[in-house]
Amino acid sequence: MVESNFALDLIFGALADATRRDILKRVSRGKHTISELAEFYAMSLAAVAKHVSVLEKAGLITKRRSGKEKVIHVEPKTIEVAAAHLSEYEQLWGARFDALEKLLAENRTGGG
Amino acid sequence: MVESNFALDLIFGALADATRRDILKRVSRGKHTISELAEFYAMSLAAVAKHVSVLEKAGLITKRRSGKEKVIHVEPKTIEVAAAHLSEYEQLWGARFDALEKLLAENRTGGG
DNA sequence: TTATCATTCAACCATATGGTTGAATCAAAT
DNA sequence: ATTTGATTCAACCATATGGTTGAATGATAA
Repeated sequence: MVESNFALDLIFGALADATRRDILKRVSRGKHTISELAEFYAMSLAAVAKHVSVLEKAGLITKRRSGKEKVIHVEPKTIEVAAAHLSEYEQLWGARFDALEKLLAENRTGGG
Repeated sequence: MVESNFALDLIFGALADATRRDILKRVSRGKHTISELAEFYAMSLAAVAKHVSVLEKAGLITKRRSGKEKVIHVEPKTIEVAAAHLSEYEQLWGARFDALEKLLAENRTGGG
């Protein structure tokens, strides 16, 4: 019946745009205000503010007021939700190529 | 300057729809034809075919002709591209909460 | 209080997206 | 050669998305 999982719609939808991924990258490195962010892009401030709002609705970032400005923070938990979902596909497929699995195997057998 | 990275636009865009995520999940478990997949959803065959086409353009699945049918296969490498991208944000943020990092630390120190 | 800076809101526009139906193609079976 | 089954294509529709501009709001500084 396709459980709607609106959260994932918003998260992946937010990640589907290069400007928003770039904003998320900058914000992952450290806090920024909207107008600081806007300087990097060839579009209006309002357009950047909309992108930030999309990221916020997806739960990928939060805004905190600080004086006149609003400071954008990354919300790493939400990124992990998306990452966890992707690993579901890999688990279903039975791939388990990744380094984590390799290390787990090594740990189990005591190998190095 | 926001490197467009069209591939990621398509991958995350494809994942932003619940029907497509469900198709990807089913296909991750095993091969399916378009009309098999279509039985699960309350929409026309053509609509499902469009969703499959979006997944294909993103490189998340491939179609192979087999007689009259076309069989859909998952393309796990592409899922890993998306997963790797997500882990970039986490690395930028400096989080490294995950089990992989823990194990790496244990391996480095020889702990168990 | 007024001016200023940062952000948001509203209206608008063009294009993309997700769905429909009906016709067209492609491969196999009769 | 014709029929049947599976998929694709084309035209169409409604709504969402990504951008614009100009006005409104919020918070500080003068």
